[in-house]
Amino acid sequence: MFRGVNPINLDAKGRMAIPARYRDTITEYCCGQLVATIDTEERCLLLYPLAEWEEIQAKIQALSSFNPAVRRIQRLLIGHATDLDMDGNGRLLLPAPLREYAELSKKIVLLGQGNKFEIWSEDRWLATREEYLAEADGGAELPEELKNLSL
Amino acid sequence: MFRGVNPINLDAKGRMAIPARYRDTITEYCCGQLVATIDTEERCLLLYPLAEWEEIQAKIQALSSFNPAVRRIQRLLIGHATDLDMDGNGRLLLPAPLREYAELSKKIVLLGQGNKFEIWSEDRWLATREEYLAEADGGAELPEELKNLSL
DNA sequence: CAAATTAACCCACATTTACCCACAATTCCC
DNA sequence: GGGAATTGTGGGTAAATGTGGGTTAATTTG
Repeated sequence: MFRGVNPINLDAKGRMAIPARYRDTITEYCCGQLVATIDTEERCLLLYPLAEWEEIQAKIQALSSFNPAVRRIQRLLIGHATDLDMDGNGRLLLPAPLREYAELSKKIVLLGQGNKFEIWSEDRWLATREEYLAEADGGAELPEELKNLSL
Repeated sequence: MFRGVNPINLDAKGRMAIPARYRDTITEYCCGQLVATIDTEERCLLLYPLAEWEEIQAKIQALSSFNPAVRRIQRLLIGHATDLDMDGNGRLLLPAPLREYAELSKKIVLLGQGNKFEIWSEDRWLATREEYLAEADGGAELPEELKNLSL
């Protein structure tokens, strides 16, 4: 599915052009209908094809709303989820509240992550990446499957 | 599969010519479709035939994204993985973000590594090789399998 | 209800990329 | 050593992409 880094500029209206290489896939898979929400761990956005999102939302909703942690996730994820669709030029208008959450100004980065994308401000992405690179792959906290993965 | 060291020059557009001896193999095995990503330990790139990469991506994606170590690997590896295909002259255009990561300017080295290639800047490769050679083969930290390996 | 602001849609231009062709250099073979 | 074929290199051009803005429709606010 989706992968790769894409440096993108937001225009004055807060629109981002989806790189052309993803457009056909997005059009076929979900008729250009996407859902954006926030990442609860990092100050970045998540961008799902509509069908993918609906599966995830169904799973989240199925959880017990008496558990505070569940309630938190429900409010954050479902509460911020916004339907978006590509305009005739293959662009998305990112709503102001989401842009503010992720501190997106002009230079942003679109990161392919398999079934979804992540949207970062360029500065924040580069800083986070440096942190990740500085962390050694200390095998201690890695799951068993990952320790045995041969690249 | 792939082996050997190949000094290559990038041209002004950031393209690298795949040495002719690999071209037929690459064409047959994956129709010239390759995937480049970063190495998380060293400032170099990894270059996989498409099919090889997809197996790896599937394994990484299957892991829980609530584990921070997993999330880190997903962002670094899948996030940087970029589809490339050979042009009519057997060349690959390496995207700017990947070239910057590995500090590739003109002189680079393509290293055959079995199921994949590694791409290094020449300077960095020579320096790293010197470090490797300087390290004594103190057998202490070698895994059992390696101690019993007969060359 | 009117006015103003925001969002959606469309068109046009500038830039970049991908593709192609031609030449230079090297290697291989005779 | 000379010639031919293959490989490496460079760049030009057409097409596709990114970018900006203008106009109309819709929604909100006073």
